Amino acid sequence: MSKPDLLIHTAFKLFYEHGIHAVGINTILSETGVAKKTLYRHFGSKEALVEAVLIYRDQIFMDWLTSRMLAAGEGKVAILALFDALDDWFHDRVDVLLPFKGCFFIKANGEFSNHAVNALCQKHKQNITSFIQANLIDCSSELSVAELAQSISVLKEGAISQAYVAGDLDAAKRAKAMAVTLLD
Amino acid sequence: MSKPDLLIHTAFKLFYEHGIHAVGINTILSETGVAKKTLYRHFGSKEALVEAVLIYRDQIFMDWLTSRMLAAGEGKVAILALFDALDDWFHDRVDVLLPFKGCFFIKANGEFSNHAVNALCQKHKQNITSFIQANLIDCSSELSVAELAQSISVLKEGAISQAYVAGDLDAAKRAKAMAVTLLD
DNA sequence: TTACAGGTAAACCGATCTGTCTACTTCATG
DNA sequence: CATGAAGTAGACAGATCGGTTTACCTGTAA
Repeated sequence: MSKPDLLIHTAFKLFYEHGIHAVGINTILSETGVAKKTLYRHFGSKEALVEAVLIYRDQIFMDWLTSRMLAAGEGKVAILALFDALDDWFHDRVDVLLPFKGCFFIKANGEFSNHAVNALCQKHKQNITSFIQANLIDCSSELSVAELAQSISVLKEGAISQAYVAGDLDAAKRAKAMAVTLLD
Repeated sequence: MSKPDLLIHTAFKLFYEHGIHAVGINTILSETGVAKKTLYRHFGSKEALVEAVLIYRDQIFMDWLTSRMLAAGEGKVAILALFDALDDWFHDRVDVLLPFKGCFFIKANGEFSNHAVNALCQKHKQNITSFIQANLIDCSSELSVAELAQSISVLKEGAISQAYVAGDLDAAKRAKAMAVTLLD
């Protein structure tokens, strides 16, 4: 693995577990064994590294989620596969996402205000909602697909928060059941 | 307002907006005009202040939410009032909660790991779910009231996150609609 | 009046933070 | 062989962090 990739991967792991402000540059350096000058050559600042980590996680998560949904099929089937995927995530059956510790973007968003980080987090959420919406175009419903996609997103966000903060690891199953009735 | 209350109130405002680790003790002191020694007489450490702030916010939030639900009535009516209350919160129509910046407990929980803060955040969420459950005891449903309360909690958590991170301020209305069908 | 609790102001401490700098090494490529 | 990019190691700088300490002030109650 290249030095930048190693730094991003390790930084994510530490940020995800302990929070961004709680993890210093020196911790990332000692964890990776990379020299400080190397880090600052590739990333001009800690903030630049944080943004790279957000982009990295967005790619990992979106690739995983979209492949899970596409593998299941189209339309309603794909939406239900989303909640099955979440259930696997909550129960640590998805190696590529690392052990479940909530949504990294919700956490990161909460540590900043009026910052580039917030924009990246919002964009990540919009990307997911857009993909959900794309899977709903041929779904029969009296609601507009845009609003339906946002309702599905509410269920998805609720499952993640409920699973993490309250420790309700079966939250995705509950969300799925509500999604079923919503899509009928 | 007493010095401890002033410190807690100001600390909450700053923590809520910028995050806990991002706000230093000195910022709270200069904002309040209180001497550092006074802060450390009442709170032995920053961590103690943080815990006091969490307890403070828990009381404010629970008092507001329970009064809104009790004022509406009992059973299903109270549950629907919960989502109307959230809608008011998201649109900054609730002075006592300060301008909406997401759920303080989700944010705080994300900044710590295996810490007293996490336990307090989880307890806050459990308190709300328990109160929801208490309003469901006479609700006709094939589901157990405990699981039904957790499903309602998923909708509530989802509305908050969706409103804050994605900026979907009407998320409470969507959650309410799903709650209606869930309770039928 | 005296004693004391609660408060301010500000210096101070050691630790840690992000970020820079110098000196040396390694290695691939022209 | 020479050159230059990419790397390590680690000292260093300046700021800020949480927290302690000293000196002084103020109001209240015995």
